[in-house]
Amino acid sequence: MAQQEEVFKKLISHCKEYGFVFPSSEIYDGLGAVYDYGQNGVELKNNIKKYWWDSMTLLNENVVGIDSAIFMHPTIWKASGHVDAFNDPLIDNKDSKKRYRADVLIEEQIAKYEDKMNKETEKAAKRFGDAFDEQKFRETNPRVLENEAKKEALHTRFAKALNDGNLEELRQIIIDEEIVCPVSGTKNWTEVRQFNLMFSTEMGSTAEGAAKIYLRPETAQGIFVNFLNVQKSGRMKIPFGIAQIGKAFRNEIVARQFIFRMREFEQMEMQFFVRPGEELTWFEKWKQTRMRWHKALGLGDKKYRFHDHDKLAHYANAATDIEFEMPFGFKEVEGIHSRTDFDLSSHEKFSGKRIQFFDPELNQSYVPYVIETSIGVDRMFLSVLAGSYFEEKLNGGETRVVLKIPPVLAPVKLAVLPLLKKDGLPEKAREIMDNLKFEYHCQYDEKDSIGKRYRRQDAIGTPYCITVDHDSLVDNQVTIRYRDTMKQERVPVAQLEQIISEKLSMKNLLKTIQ
RNA sequence: GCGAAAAUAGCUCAGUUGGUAGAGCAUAACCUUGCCAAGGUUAGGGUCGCGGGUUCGAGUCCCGUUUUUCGCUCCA
Repeated sequence: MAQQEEVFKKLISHCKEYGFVFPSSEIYDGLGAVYDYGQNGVELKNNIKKYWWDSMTLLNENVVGIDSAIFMHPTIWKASGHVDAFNDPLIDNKDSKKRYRADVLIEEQIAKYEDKMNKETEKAAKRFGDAFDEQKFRETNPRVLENEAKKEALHTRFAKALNDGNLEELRQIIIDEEIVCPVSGTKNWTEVRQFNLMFSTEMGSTAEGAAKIYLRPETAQGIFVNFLNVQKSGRMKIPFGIAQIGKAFRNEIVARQFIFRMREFEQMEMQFFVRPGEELTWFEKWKQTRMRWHKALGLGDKKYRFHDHDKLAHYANAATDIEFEMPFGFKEVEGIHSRTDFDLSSHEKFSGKRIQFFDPELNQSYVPYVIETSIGVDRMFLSVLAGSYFEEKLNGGETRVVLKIPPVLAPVKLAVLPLLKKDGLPEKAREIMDNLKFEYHCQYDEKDSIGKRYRRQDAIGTPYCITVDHDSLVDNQVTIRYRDTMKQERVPVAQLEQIISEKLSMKNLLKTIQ
């Protein structure tokens, strides 16, 4: 583990040193958990987005894209549940320094009363054997009744406090119930504090007239509120999907692990609308499709796994994560959720608009069910880099650092290198590059020894280096040097474009996952 | 937010009991070599994270603060 942490640190340094990721506002000491993408990072990120976008919108004729605004009507976040669910009341124990969710502590206390009642009942059942009347026992036994009353009273008080958002009352409940910290065993609690995970700002020019609006904490709602627009204008029939790539914002209490959890991040989400009752079949289908998409990149099948959720979110009836083996363990990269009709129904309620689909085959209207595939672009970016980063011992004894990024995703596709910067080699190299630069991101480099230039390209993951030597001027052939194997191949300049295009073809990659 | 550790050049780090900053790599220029980072000459780059305090004098000691990493916690 310690060794893996070292690798992670090196990866972070590498990202900065080679223009992939910079800390935000670095010359002003940085801004917590916000990062900027550099000249190579933005290319890799754009390529990841293109791979996803094409796999969604080209391979599926019933999936279309949109790009909705970050600002949305504030009621949307009430309908989605974010205003309630993104507000966690937290309390700290001063002795153990542990932090807990106040509502969870109280719920556990409620469960304790429940436990006591059950234990009392079990004991009695053993004692009385077959003659035991459980219902009657529960209704008459004083100890059961006492706990029942306590449970009910607590539950009522708790629900009211939650509903009123009364944080002091939550704390008072914890004190009155004599709830202790499981670690320190003490009742030395801090105040209960509310952490709103949504960023808010004001819309409107005057201070009095300004309305509080939120920066979206997920892109999905932009899709749901446009369901009718897309369905009608695109003449879409169930089943169909809407895809979107965009920024989302969460005011995380603890945002850490480099770009894995940021306050400003980018999502690639696709909401797939299906008939009620068919959602679990589609859930399974998208689960497999999404895993194929990941594995097609060739970073290693063993680095991926599913993680099915036991505890489901308030809207879901099935959920799984696709996890990738990061240097700090298997971590969620993508979530696939069966969101039922929660979102569309909720928007029906809050907006007062009918959000349904008339299914001509069934001859009836219904609120569609939704399968969501939601992937973090930044996490995907991190997984690609983590899976590509290698330190290889070479024969000479030295180490080369190489990013074996899948060629389709590589920020720079080709480096064109004259062996010498004289004798007309630079001119020949420029000529070759001028022919390829319209289609591929190329770099020209004539400084330092050829070996040094290869290493520089290895460090940013350039899959192919094209070297022009003296013979090239005579026979019109160049050397292709491959990043992963370091092998070289002599090819005619005239065939270069075709050879390269075959290797860098998005089409060929997409074909493998169809 | 709590606890621990760290912060000196783009990177990795040195800097003695307090006496006004160095190295290697990297970058740029010129020369040399020419297929896997290793030659020569030269140059640029640091108010030592920031702000106070102690002191004749602070990179070094003390306090505060910011950022990062790790643990707790949280994670739609």
